[in-house]
Amino acid sequence: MAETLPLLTGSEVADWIRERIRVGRFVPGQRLVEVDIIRQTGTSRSKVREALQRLEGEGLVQIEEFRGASVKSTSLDEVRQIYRARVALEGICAADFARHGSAEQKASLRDLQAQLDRCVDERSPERFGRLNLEWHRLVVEGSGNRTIAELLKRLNVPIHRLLFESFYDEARLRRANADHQRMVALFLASDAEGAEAAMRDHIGDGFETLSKIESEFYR
Amino acid sequence: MAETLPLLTGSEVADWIRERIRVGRFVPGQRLVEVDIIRQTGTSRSKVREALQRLEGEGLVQIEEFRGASVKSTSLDEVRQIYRARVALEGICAADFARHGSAEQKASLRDLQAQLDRCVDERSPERFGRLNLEWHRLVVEGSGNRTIAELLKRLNVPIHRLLFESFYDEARLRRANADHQRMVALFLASDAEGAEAAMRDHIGDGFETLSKIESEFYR
DNA sequence: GCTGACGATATTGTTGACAATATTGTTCGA
DNA sequence: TCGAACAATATTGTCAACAATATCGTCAGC
Repeated sequence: MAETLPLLTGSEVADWIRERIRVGRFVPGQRLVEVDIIRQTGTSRSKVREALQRLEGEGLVQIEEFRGASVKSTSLDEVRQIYRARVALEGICAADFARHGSAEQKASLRDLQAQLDRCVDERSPERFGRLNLEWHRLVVEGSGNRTIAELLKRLNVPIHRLLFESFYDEARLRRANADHQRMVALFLASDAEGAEAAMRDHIGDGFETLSKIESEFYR
Repeated sequence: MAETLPLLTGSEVADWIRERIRVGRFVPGQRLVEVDIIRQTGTSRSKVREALQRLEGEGLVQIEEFRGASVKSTSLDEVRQIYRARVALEGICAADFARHGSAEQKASLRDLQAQLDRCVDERSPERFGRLNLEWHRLVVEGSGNRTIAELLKRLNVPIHRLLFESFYDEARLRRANADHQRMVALFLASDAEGAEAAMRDHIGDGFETLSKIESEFYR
């Protein structure tokens, strides 16, 4: 259980905390006491404080004077806003990927799609969720826009667990996979407008599904 | 000249530095020496360090070990990426504003447009630039998406000065104002698709103009 | 004059102690 | 039993001293 790795820089501590928030080990509202993090990471207090300030700058935690840092909780309305931003940003990335993506990038997306297709038959939503993240990451990377890639990485942290939950609904999983298949074809055909429209529908549909899920996630 | 206001919290120091970067008082590449900022703000060193770490989290400055913080410079390609993100995000905001914006918000945008029209006749590009910022801010605010508003606020900091430069070209200024007029009409008519398309063209055109400007801005 | 080594200075990184505040626990009276 | 005042503890905020590193200037040797 002793996972006290000797972490070094403050930004690595921030990575450590961010990852634990992402996977749900630190839940919204939970207080992040400096001493606890020092014990678990083995770093010094200044590093931990530096990390927490960074994370507040990213909007992941909130810091109240003399009360310290806590994981910022995400309301349903904020999730909606995040999805609206995703619709816009990933839509543009889809168009740019269709236009300027290299043949190699499009080929590896097609290969990944084949793996996703197998997940559907094998009914493994957990694995589908992981590959789904990778699928979207490939499109964004293929668009060649690292600025947008960074924005999306941050936007996705608070909704990371939600992204998996929706795929336990098999109908949603099959619908998402059909979207992916159609988009891969559009990318290969370099149909930018079609790809963008399909991506926007796809992500919009994702939020529709999520907003119907009963979840203790929202505060 | 002694503007050494007694600033208090670390995040206020971050605001102070960010504003100076935004208006070009701190230029890209410039080193931000802790002692200098202490002298100019009157705060302590820990506050300054906290502020710099926050700003690195926002991507505005870069910190190298034992070499300190410096204002991150922005390449032309990064500007292109920022504009691509703006096209996506402000486009969505335009659509949402047209759909869900209140009558009051649309009316105040119309009033602001009247002021912009006067700027065109009076040939005051500086004032046009300021009102232009306000115009775009109103649309984003009217969309009701604070998450996107935050993203855009950060995206705009590195290109703040550029936003003014393009309006010294009168043809561009007149074209931009015509775009604004057309969009105001579309907002008032609640034409979401039209407003989004117009906003995307408008911002895309803005980048086209910028990329032609000879500028010492890029590194 | 040029180059590399060396030392002086400037700047940043780290640590620990102390102050300020919040949180929790306890006691006492009604 | 309940609640208010107070004390004890825990936690965070601040600061200053010290260590580590980079930068700059100097000088010897060629």
